[in-house]
Amino acid sequence: MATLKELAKSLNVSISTVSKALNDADDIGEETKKRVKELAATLDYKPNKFALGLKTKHSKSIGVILPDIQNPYFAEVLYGIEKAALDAGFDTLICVSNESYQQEVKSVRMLTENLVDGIIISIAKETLNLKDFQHLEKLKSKKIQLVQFDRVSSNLACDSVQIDDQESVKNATQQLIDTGKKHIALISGLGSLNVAKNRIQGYKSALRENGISKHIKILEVDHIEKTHVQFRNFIQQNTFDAVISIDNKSGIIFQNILQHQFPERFENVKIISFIHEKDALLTSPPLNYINQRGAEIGAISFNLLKERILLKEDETKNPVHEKVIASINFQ
Amino acid sequence: MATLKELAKSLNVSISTVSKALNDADDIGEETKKRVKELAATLDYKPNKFALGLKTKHSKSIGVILPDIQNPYFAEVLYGIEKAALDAGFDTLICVSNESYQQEVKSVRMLTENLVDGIIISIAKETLNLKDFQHLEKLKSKKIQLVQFDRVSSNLACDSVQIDDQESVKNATQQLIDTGKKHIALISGLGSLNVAKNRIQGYKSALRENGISKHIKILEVDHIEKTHVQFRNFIQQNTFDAVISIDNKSGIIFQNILQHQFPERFENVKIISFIHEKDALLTSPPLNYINQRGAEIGAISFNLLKERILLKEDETKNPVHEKVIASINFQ
DNA sequence: GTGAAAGCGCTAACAT
DNA sequence: ATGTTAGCGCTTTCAC
Repeated sequence: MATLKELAKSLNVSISTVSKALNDADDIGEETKKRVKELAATLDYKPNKFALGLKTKHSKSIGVILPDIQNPYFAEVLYGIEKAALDAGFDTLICVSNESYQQEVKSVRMLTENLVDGIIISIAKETLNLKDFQHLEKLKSKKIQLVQFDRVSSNLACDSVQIDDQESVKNATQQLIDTGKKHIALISGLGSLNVAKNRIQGYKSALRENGISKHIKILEVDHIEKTHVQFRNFIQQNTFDAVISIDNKSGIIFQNILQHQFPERFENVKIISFIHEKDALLTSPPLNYINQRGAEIGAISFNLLKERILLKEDETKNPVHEKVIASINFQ
Repeated sequence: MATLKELAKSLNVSISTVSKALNDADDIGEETKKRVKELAATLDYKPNKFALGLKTKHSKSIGVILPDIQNPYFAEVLYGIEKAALDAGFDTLICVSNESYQQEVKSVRMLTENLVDGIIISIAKETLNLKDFQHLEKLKSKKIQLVQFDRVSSNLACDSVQIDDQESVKNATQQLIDTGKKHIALISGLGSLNVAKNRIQGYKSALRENGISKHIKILEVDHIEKTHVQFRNFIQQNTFDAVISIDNKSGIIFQNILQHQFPERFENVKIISFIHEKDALLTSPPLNYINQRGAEIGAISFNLLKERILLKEDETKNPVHEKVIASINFQ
């Protein structure tokens, strides 16, 4: 790897001249700049990240902490973040908490030791339950910027990006009602996450606004693995003409069971599910799905983070809370 | 962040004493070591990565390039790598090539600029088609170690880890035959990947060894999105009592179509699929699946890489090719 | 057993 | 317009 020293030697100038020329300092002659840049290009000079970081205290890198990389939604957000980061010249370090508090704490420490300029996080379920955010609060004193997305704690004074879950599900429900559906059931495998609360809220308020709140029917499944029996019982014991699944699995399973075990009822039931576009094709016919716009959320998150990182020491800015409304794709 | 300088000042010793004490150099007194380590612990001293890297030329980090993070298999391999790496004190930089050659080249450059000690890669489809591996060959001259897994090019002289696809599918097929199945069809959405060739080879040789090679029946689907019609036609036009899906989607779709549109035939057909454990539960009844042991493959890959990284300048070692045989989980 | 000093590659304040 | 110098935090050789 070429260094400034080597470039300087080849060109018979000093190291600082080379450095300044490459950084377009305006006290260097045009001619010199040109010569330096040309040589740098041919030798494929790249500044040494370690030297740069040591000097500037900035790594030009960010960390991302995801609860679950196997969830296609998070994978898509990650994609959005990485793309935006790469365009802006930032590297991305990725950590997976696997929904574990301990793992999340470790990830934060690892990223801190790597001197990332900022962190984008979607908080682990366990952390949200424990309500212990010290590891994240400490970041402020270390001047590491923080942006939350999706799973957000309001205890943290930082920018956040979220689907407007309530509004999105309200919209979806309204669209079902508009097509004549009246008995709309909701199924959730999300437990007590805020996400779940908001989505359920949206469902309820749509029914309420249409004067059919007596039809509210909610099925909570705990272990997605033991769902099959629960669903069969639910189908036997209830009437419904539409179903909204607010997690990323139950809709698929529900459709399969209904379709296979209750084919006569399947035809009249419209199912909408919070799944990824790609997974919508795992069933036949494909599921209607709620587009969670992961890539956009990722891009927005990164841009908020970048703004904070580039903010001067003395500037301030109040926390921003972005809300994105999901759209429904009827197949 | 505490530095050696600060520790030295507090303890009234020199910086080099502190450094040596923390590194357990044997020319430092036990008493001094103890004092230094204690203070370091209470101040939560962590060596500055930039300074360390600048000095030692080692980043204690590795890069991972995956073709597709949304594929649960790759996500699982990643999990195995990260865990092993973390245990060994290495950081992991993750890149996604999205099956694109250009993106892969960019990822390699990014990782190189970050001075990773080694790279673990599963090569993008496009790169394999183009057969252009220059970006990977260059790594050797930069002393960046390389390990390939899963999608492997034999043109590259480096360690590799793979499922023994042929043997695994041969095993699976044999197990179907052992339960009395004779008309076993194979469906593939993998195109011309080597993986596909080997898996098909295993299928064929099992049938051949059992003297039923006349029953070889292979369906190739190109765009997984347009599969539904192809499958219906195939089911109508062929007889079979078992199906092996060698990719991670078609088995699910196939079972759904067979089950829903041809219920009378479904009962007699055994389906085995190359899917992830978690996805096996997306159908009801759950699919039989071939356990690809992603986490193990990840761990093995990292350990091979680590050995290379820790190899002294003058030591050499011939490339190792690890083969892992998949197991079949009948539900 | 401990310390002083050089140097990794870079930037930036300060000469010239 | 260009060069000199100090220093970021660390390791390591050499001297005491």
